[in-house]
Amino acid sequence: MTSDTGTKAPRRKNMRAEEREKLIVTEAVRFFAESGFEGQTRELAKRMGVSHAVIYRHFESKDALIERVYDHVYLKRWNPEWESLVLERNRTLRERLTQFYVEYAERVFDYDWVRIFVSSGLKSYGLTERYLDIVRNKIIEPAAMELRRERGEVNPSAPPGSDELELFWGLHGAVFYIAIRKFVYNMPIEIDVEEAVRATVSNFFDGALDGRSKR
Amino acid sequence: MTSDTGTKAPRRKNMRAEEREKLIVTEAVRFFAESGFEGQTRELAKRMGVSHAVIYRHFESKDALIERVYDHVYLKRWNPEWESLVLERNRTLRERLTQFYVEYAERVFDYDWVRIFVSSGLKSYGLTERYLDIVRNKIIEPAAMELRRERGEVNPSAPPGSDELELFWGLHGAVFYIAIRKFVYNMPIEIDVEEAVRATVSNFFDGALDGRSKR
DNA sequence: TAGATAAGTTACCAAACGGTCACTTTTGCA
DNA sequence: TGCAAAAGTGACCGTTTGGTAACTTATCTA
Repeated sequence: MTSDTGTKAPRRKNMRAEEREKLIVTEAVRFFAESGFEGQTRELAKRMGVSHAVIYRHFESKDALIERVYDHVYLKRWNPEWESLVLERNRTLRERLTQFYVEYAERVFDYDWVRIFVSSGLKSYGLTERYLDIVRNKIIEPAAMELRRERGEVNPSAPPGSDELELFWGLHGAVFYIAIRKFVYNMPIEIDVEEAVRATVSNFFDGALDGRSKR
Repeated sequence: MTSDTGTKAPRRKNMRAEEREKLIVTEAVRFFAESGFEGQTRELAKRMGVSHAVIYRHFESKDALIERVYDHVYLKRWNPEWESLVLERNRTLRERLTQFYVEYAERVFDYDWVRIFVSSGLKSYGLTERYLDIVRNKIIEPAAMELRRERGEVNPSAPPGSDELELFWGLHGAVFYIAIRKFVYNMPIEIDVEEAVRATVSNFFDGALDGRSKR
């Protein structure tokens, strides 16, 4: 009826390949997050109101689609600036890590990401391993070295020991567990997520016995 | 061919119902831990060297079997003594929680338990929720109250605030994440698990800035 | 040792599943 | 406006899957 002069009128019945692919991936992310990778393509297609053959027009196989889902979920959410953030020596390590984990949580703590991450961990396509390699190389190890420095320990560039790494994996775990509780275990998290993250980092540095560790 | 009029041949060919059921459950625990609950009953049966119809002679349905797997994995591993352990006021809270988490890890941190726990969390049959209710009621909340006491805070029996609970969920997460890394993410954990648990609890109380937080 | 009963097997079913293909409809463009 | 290419459809295929039933074999007991 109205002119389709550049307005957003959904005039078209058929989508263009590119657009459809994007829509499929977007929809698949949510779908696989909910039902795991065993979820059927027919179900997924039904959600988009098309027949499941459409999926196979745009993707070679279900596995190929899953591959794309991985891409979309993981890779796009890593902020390279974090890598230098950890090394900003004009601020305390505590400040840096607080900022990192607050931002990290903001980007990564959502239903789709967390569930797909854990799901694929169980399936072990080797993807979580690769992701956690990044976390170790770019965050955990640098943080361990920075802590050593901040503590004023006389130490050359010897690589961090496994106990030093473990310390920061502990922090990482404590923070990430917030997300697991919320999105995997489905526990109601009363407290605001950012506040919880801040408190966790804070306690990591102060210790629980240090009087009030939060606000 | 020649008769294997077995001198050494396995005498009994048929198992008795009770024994077989146990064997199926045991085998199913490992099997579902590996392949998730979508794993096929035929595969499972093949592992035991029987046809898959055997499973359905002993269990009404696959779901019924899964139910039994839950029982076997979860419920049998909670040690009621832990509940009083947290309250032993003749020892520091730190000592109590160290002992608790060391013992907890010993019982619970194995391939089958951790993977089935996480798997069923994703599927949300409501089982993980029930389990974590126990953890909260018997460990997290009491610990929060004990800490309040230990800090010498003047406080009646007012229920712990969500920030106080969050603190101990953080500890719990840090500890449990060790298991997740090992059994879900498949990361090589170089450090001894018990040592890692001790270090985590230790750091929880001391804070990272407190010089050496580990031995 | 006979025969009842329990344990196990083979063959089968119906639904679900990933994937394909011939066909129809929509859409861009000469 | 006509038509070829692109997008979408429905019917179909072969395999997998949970589950069943009729049969065979092992085991217990009178």
